[in-house]
Amino acid sequence: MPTPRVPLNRSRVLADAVALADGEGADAVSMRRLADRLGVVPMALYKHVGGKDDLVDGMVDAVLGEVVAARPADGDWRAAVRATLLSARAAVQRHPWARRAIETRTVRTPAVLGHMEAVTRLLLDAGFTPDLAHHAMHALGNRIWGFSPELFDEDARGAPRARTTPQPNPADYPSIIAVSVEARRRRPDATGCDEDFEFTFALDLLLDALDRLRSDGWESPVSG
Amino acid sequence: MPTPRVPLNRSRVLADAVALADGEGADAVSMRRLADRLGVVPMALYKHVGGKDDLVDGMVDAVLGEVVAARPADGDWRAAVRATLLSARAAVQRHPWARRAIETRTVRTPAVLGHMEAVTRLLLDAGFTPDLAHHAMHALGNRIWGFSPELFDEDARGAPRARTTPQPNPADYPSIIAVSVEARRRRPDATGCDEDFEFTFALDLLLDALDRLRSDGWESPVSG
DNA sequence: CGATGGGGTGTACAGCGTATTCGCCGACGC
DNA sequence: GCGTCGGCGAATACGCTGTACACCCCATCG
Repeated sequence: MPTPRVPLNRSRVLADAVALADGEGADAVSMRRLADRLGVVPMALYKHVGGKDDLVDGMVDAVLGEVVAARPADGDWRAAVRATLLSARAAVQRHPWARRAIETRTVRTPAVLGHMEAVTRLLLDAGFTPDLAHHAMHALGNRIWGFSPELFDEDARGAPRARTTPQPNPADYPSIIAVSVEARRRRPDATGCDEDFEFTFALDLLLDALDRLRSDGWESPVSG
Repeated sequence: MPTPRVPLNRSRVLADAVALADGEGADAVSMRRLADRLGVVPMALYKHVGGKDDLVDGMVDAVLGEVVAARPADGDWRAAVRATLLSARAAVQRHPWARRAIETRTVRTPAVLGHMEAVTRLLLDAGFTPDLAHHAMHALGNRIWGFSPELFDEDARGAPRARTTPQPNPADYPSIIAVSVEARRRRPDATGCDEDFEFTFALDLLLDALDRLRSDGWESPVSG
């Protein structure tokens, strides 16, 4: 008697997809390769996920499911939001493909909504009006998901790309050069920006500014 | 004598690709369909662009090339930065596919660098240290490119998607509900968030906070 | 005149997501 | 015990993608 036929299920498919992406990158996650990994024919996956998009939705859901929402202590809402977003950041950093995957998603799955709910709740409990809480969520932007956009490509990662675009001439960008010279002076050994610092820098800047609005009783201008 | 053979060139290819994306969406831009549009065989394009990635790089470059950088007036750096980023926003809004395209790019082409240079320059000229200017660029995040992430999908646009993910239960998200109820009360006719308002709200929040750091002579903590 | 080389052509390949059809097999009712 | 039903996996096939490779035409130039 060979293997006694353990049937597939949605969570095994998702777990393997996450493992595959973790190990070989997002591009490696194709229905065919994932099916191979599971010892199954590609079409079998469609009994458990709705399709490629639904699969990626599920993968993102799994990653965001790792986030632990902090509970506010001592009424310090900033610390709680900060800890929650840093937890999201940690989750996304454990799965490097997740950043790009999150950006491409349009539907909101339970874990994603759960995370947004947790952050919103912290704001409301801290005395934010629903109005200000709403704008605060938007202002935090991608930091809600634990990352900020890559402004300068750390090092041209990935295969070198054929280019016909004219190569930029550094002399045309004196201000960028000035900034990067200073950055290198401060961190001579670094290969790129200090993403952790940039993340918390912008986060704290926003949290402070939002706290000021909150305590001032800010509200939206009435339109029209 | 039929058409006297006007040869293709890179800018014609890029212009047609942009027009195709504008008219039929990013998914319509395939090498084959673009070649059809140009009355040419697919492989002919490879004499003018390095490949699909290089093509999209060029398309993004074209969009960001539409941005006009403001010159500071009356020493009001905030107004200048604001106007420049709103110009980027206008360009991206003219080409709805550009938002997603920008997020996927990893290389920095001349127009992209030119835009970053312009913003950086405004900061340096306003008295930002290179250090603070650097962090400011990161803090502004995607707003540099004229957009902020879509937090709530306005309306499930696009074809309905097969889903196996369990449907979320609204009762599990009371804080999100509270926020959206208030948002609807304020703008009863709206179908989604007021992205323009959210953009400028976060932008002004950041510009104000950054100005405070600037005039306080802020600098990075020394690490280690 | 012949050589050169850039630009367009034709063919081909490997990979993708997925619609459709079929067959196995275990569970259940009679 | 036996028929049937339903869920899960297997096979096959379609249309699409990006692009490597070889070829050929034709304008240009020495």
